Amino acid sequence: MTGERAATTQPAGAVRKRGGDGVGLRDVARAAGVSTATVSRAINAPDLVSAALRERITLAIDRLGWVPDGAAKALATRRSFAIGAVFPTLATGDFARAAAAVQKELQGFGYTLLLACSEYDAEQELAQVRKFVERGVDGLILVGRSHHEKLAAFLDRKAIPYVFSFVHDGLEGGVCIGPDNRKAMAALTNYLLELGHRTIAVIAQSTDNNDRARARLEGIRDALAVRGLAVRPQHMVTGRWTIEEGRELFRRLWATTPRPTAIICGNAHLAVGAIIESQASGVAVPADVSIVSYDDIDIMSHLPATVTALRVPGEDIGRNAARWLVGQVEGRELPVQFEHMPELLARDSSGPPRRDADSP
Amino acid sequence: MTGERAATTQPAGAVRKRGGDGVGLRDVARAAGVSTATVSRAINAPDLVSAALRERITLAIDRLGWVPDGAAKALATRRSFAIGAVFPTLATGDFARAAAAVQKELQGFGYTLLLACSEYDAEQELAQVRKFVERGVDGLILVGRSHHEKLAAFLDRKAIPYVFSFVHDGLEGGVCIGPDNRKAMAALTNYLLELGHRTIAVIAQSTDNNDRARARLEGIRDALAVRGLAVRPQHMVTGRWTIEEGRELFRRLWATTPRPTAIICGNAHLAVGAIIESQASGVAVPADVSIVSYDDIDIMSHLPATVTALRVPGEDIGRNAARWLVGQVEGRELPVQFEHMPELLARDSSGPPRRDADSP
DNA sequence: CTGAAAGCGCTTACAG
DNA sequence: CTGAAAGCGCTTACAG
Repeated sequence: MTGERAATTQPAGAVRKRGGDGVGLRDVARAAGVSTATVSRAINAPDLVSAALRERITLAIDRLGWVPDGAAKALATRRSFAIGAVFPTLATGDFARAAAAVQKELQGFGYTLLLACSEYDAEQELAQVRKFVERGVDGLILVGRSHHEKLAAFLDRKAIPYVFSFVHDGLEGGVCIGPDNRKAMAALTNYLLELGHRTIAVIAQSTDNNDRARARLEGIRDALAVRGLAVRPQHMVTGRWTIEEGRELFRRLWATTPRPTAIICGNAHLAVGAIIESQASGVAVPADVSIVSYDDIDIMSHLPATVTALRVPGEDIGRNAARWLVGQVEGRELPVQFEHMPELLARDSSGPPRRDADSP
Repeated sequence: MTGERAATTQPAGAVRKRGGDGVGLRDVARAAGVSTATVSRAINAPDLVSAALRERITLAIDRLGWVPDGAAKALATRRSFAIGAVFPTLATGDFARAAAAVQKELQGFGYTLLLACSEYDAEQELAQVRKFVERGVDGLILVGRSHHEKLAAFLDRKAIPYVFSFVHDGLEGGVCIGPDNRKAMAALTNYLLELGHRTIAVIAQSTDNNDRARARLEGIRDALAVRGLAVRPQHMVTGRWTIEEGRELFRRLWATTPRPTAIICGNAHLAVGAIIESQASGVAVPADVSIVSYDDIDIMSHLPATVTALRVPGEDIGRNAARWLVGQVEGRELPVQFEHMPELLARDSSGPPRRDADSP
């Protein structure tokens, strides 16, 4: 370390006013005996610089330990190579994994990720987006389709590309990358219907500021309506995303009449809670009741009754959203998958209803 | 939306060369009939501007929809109000929660979070830190104490403050905010020793590029050595962080002679795997074997045998790390807690060893 | 292939 | 309290 520091050849008094080691492009140019323009070119367009100068410049950069100033670069080029992402939360594994995938993909393209969590609050999301725009992000990744009413207009005016992730409806107005929540949930519901279930309950995720959760409920209604069925009021309960809530809501559902023969859970934690509570209450799954989940997490494959779930490919979604955005920013044609149909993983927790149960 | 767009009073031809709506500080100044200096002051030091002008300026800003240019601001002030954080991964809940807490705390101070995942790779981490420095971050949050050998020298030379999170040893060289991993794990081991265990096995987390995992193993050795004990070679197995691995490693341990009476797991997922496999194998917990975990996750309170665990306060750690950094950057004295002793949550999965078991 | 110079959009002593 | 002007550290036509 001491050696490292001593190796920095730096004329006394060269220290600039504020922070850092004060090594600038100018110092590199001087050390290499060229103009700043040439140094700039040697980095950004090496082809335009003769091999000899290029080498001298590279050497000077190494010797001085110059780190380019991103702010100056951004100001001069009007490009930041930064992308902002606002997730509702990182407390659920899917968004955390998506965030990591976004960062990784962006890094591959030379971009940096700015991250914020809106906590499902549209006002806060708007404020965070504004901040990101102030920071000069080249693009934005948002989750879901419904946002503050001013959001789209603001971004459009600023001409900043953005993408809605974790959704894919057929609607106009905005690029979506993710599952068709409604269609996916309809498919999961149909799966239960085909098993013979007719009395289906729902442990829904709160739809507050969550258009995806809303779409999923519609998907359930769609599939049921085709057969002239619907979820009874007492069979529709709502939680957020803790195991504890899943347990409590299962208990509540199990106390209803008629008893449901199947329960659809709006997210993984609610489903895990429901499964665990069923076990704890001596309710046999799937003999007494089938339990299925929107979204799949690790533990689901390891519970005594493994959980039938729709696997939402969060990493793929994150990766594709990042790639699409880079394509937009750079005017490139990058291959992007827009719709990500969740895979239905049929496991232990679902089966046909009891013979006697479903003829109430 | 259309209304919104139409409301933007913008003289034709005023559009600037590249991107956005081209509204700059200059336009605001012109519209308000003041100099750019006054507009700047009205925002950054309102006290210096007369009420009358302040109002005219605020109005002009609203009307034009001006968004300040962060790059220009950063260039002029040499401050970015951005903090970089490099986590090993976001796949584990603790880091994800910490990241969210960091972002939230920073936001309260007006800072933005730049995020990257190093995937436990020191080279990659260094590259990510360099990128962050190029972007002009005002400070950096890293995880653990051991990093690329060039990292500290680089940051010191650039005079960028940084903090090591999720660690707190007594050593010199760097500010640490987190648990003392060694001490914490020694405490967990002592807890088992006091219950009477003498044949203790370890499902360790890989120590590749992970000084915290290393410290934890030392903590176990410390506590055992005090009683002249040690972990037998066949009782020391290593995984990463999946439930699957935890299950397999439990099986492997259970096949050893002598059988351990207690198992310490290096992270939550390994512990959940071990618990689940014990159940699946008909091994009674804690009657046949006690299982304890470093780190606590939601599911642990809900498994048939709830899991005794050390609760690492990831959110507190993230919040304090962020606050300390802001204090450094702004030369403020913010209250910061450096050591975060994990809480030992004694639950079902630990108890005294069987009478007959521990006299091999 | 290279350099001199203007400019990116802000902030901030300095002078009044 | 306010303005004219220099400067932050880069990039990029333009001219040679």
